Order: sequence, then structure tokens, then C-alpha cells
Amino acid sequence: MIDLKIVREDPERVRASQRARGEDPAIVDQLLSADERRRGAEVAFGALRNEQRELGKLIGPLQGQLKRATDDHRAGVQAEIDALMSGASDLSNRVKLAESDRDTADLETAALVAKLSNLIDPGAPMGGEDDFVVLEHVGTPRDFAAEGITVRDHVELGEILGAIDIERGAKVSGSRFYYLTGVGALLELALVNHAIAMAGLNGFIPIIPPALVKPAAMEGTGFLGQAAENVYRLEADDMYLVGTAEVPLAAYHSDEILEIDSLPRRYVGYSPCFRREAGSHGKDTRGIFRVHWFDKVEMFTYCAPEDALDEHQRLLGWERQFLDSLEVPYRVIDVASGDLGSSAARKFDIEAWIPSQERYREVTSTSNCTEFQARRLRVRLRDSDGVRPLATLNGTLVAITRTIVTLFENHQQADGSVYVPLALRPYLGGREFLVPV
RNA sequence: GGAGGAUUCGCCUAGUGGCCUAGGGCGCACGCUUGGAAAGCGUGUUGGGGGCAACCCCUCAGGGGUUCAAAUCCCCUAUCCUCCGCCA
Repeated sequence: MIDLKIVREDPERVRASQRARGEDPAIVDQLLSADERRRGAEVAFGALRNEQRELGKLIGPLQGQLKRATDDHRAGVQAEIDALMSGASDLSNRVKLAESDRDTADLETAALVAKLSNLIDPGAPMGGEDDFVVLEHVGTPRDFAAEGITVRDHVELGEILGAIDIERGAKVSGSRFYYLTGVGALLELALVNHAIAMAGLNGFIPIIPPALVKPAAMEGTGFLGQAAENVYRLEADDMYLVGTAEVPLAAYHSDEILEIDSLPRRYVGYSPCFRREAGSHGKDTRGIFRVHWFDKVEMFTYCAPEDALDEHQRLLGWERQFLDSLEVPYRVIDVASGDLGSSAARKFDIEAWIPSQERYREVTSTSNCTEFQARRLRVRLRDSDGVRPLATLNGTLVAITRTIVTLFENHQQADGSVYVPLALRPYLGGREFLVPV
């Protein structure tokens, strides 16, 4: 959630952000009026409750006296108590009413503030999905025609190599499921080991988190808003399957206060990711580019808000370092305001070249969520000035399926074998090529 | 799945309806003391909301209830521990 103080002091900034996202700016004004009611109700309740407590302070000691009093004083003390008690019941009722008003106003305000998406970073390009800005191209797509190679897509290569079994994935689990077999399975383990080793060198603490979480974790990370239809929910247990390790990693420190000296804290999580892909019927139906489940290695940082911009660049840098090590061509884009998730203030995607599609497609993504998730999850930092929210950021190191697509297609040879980038060889028994089975 | 027990300010703990609307110890911070340190002494030390301010309210795992008044009594839930059963 965003800071209510900002809504109060600079509502136009919040409205502008909502508009840039293509979301409702009117929530801001509903929120302002709810907040005013909330503060009024708070004052009214506080005053009544204070009155009640003062009364209690008078009655308490008298009750003590009554217990110790001799018979001739008892009647007098009792009379004093009765006098104080005479209005107490009525006061108690008024306290309860005021409390319930306050609670109602609190809930209204909280519900409205929860509807607001994060304030977008002024640096983000304005516009919709297609209004991204290309920041950089790295590497050059191979000219397969010049090499005399007819491009095979990853499905075909996966079959030739005995690496991907889509038919049986569909038989057992339905559409958008697959088995990784043989070198496919080995390749996942290699990618994961490579990614986590690299992250370890960069100061990340490896974590294998739970992939099934309670509603609070899902809500806190902002996935139950616009993205709710893409989340798997287990009705019988009121639990959710995570769509990314970002969820359990963000909730890891929920309700905690982290000392400023311990920041930044960098975690690298390896988890399965589950996505319903509602609303993407007919999109990327071939192969394993868009699936209901895949495994992913994700970076996650907790840092001071003032360090978030720099950290975002570092995360992007580490993503690039990883892509570089795979020796594939890619470009970096600055995602436009209308295409940001509700938690992100700014987002950079790395899109790798996919030869069979002859275009760049998203393989990793890094978001600066500023204080948005931290406020929802009550993760704060303590420095010499006290306690305040911190910033959270996340970035993909490797999303297995899309990375396999990228590797297979870019590194394919005329005979259907696939070149193994140098960085992965130590994790694949020194193989230079994956060869047809 | 069944039966017990636990949950209080970072840690330990006092507290069984009103002089506890939360006390003490440890730790930590600052000060005094000292040539310096330790010890000792003193002061401070949960978080949140509201108010121009003085200051007020909430917060004893969470939620309901009883009461003029709840850490304390009742109900529900969560988590942890022990034992039994079941499974790997």
C-alpha cells in the first residue's frame, strides 16, 4: 500500500499515477473522505475511552478500600462507589458505539488504500504495453540462412534431444504442462546451480521457500488485485500456490523490523511457479514458452528506500550478467506505466531473441516495489531516527522454461544438436553439445 | 486424527477482575564515576493511530463474548511443544 500521508498531502500525484496506469483516480477522493471520517472517529473514541479510564481509576482504589474497610466505614465507601457507577453503564455503551464507528471507518479506509497501486516512478515511460522503451541491445541474432540452417523451434529440438515431453505433459496434467527428461532435466539442474552459484558470489543468501502460502502473503505482495485471476487457490485449505518465489521471499520478513546495519539483505530463491494463465487463451500455445508451472530462480532485496534506485540497477546488472553467460542475444526494455504490476514503481524486462519467432521475448524481469509491499507486509527498518518502511525489489535470475527455449533455439546446430555455453559446462559434465538421442 | 501444555516490551520473567490501565532481570543506549576500562550508580529502552500543542487512544498470539472495569473469566482460531495413532 502507499503512504496515506502522501494521499493527504499530494493527492494529485496519486491521481496522476493511477491515470498513468490506466486505473481509477477517483479512489483517491473516496479515500480522502474516508480518512477524514476515520480521524474524526478516532478522536471521538479516544475522548470517550479516556473518560471511561479516568472513572476506572477512581473506582479501583475505592474497591480496595471497601475490602479493607471496617464495618462502620463500609457503607460510606459503598455509597461513593455507587455514585460513580451510576453513569458508568451509559458511558460504556457510548464507548462501544464510538469504537464500532472507529472500526468501521478504519476498515473503509484500509479497503480503499488497498485498492491503490504503487506510485509509478517518474522515470518510467508513459503509455500501454507497446510503449516500452528499448534501453539497449546486446549481441546479434545469428543469421541461420547464411549458415544454411533451417531453424527448428524448441519443441522440435526438445524432441530430437529427448529433453522435453509435451505430449505426456498434456496426458497427465493437461495443456501447458510438460516433462523435462534426460538432458532437459539435467539442464534445469545446471541452470539452477549456475544461477545460485553466481548469486552467491554476488552476496545473495540461497533460500528454498514454501510454494504454498497463506492469503496474507499473497495479498501482501499485491497478487490478489488485478492479477488475482492468474493465481491458483486451494479452496479446501484457503492456501495459494505461488506464481513466483517473490511471494514467500517478500513475506519472509513480514511483521519484522530489520536493523539498518543488516541491510541490504539479498536472497536468492528457487521455487516452482504456478500460473493459471487466465486470459491468455490461444497465446503461445505451442511448446513450453507459456506454461502453468515452471521452476525459477529469483533474486529478492530488502533495502533502505533511498538505496532502491541503485539496487534496481544492480539487479538488472546481475540479470544481464547471467544472460551474458548464456551467450544469447537480448535487449533490455523499460516497461511502460500501463504495463507495470500493481506493486512495481518501475520495471525492466530482458527479452531474449527467439529465432523461431524472429522477435525478442521476455525471459527475465526486475521490479522496484519501493515501500509498497513492505507497508502491506509490515516489514520495516530501524535506524538512529526510529522505525520506517523499507524498500523491496525483485528480479529473475533464471526462469527455466523460457531459458531452455532461448538456449535451444539460439544455440541449435544443423543436425539438431545444441551448443552448450561455457558457463554451463561445469554443471553438465563438461558437455560441449547436447546431442540427438 | 486424538489428548495435554504453552504464547506478556529484543531475550528471560512477575502477574488468577480494580493500589498492574503491566513490575523486575538481562541486553542495549546515554550520563555520572575513572588515567583508561570493569564494577557501581542514575536515566532511557514495544510498536501503531490521532492531535498545532499539552497530550490522548490502541497494542499482553489473533478474533469474539461477559463486566462499570479483562493480561486475568468464557468461546473460537493460529502457531509452537509433549504424548498417542497414522504415513513416509
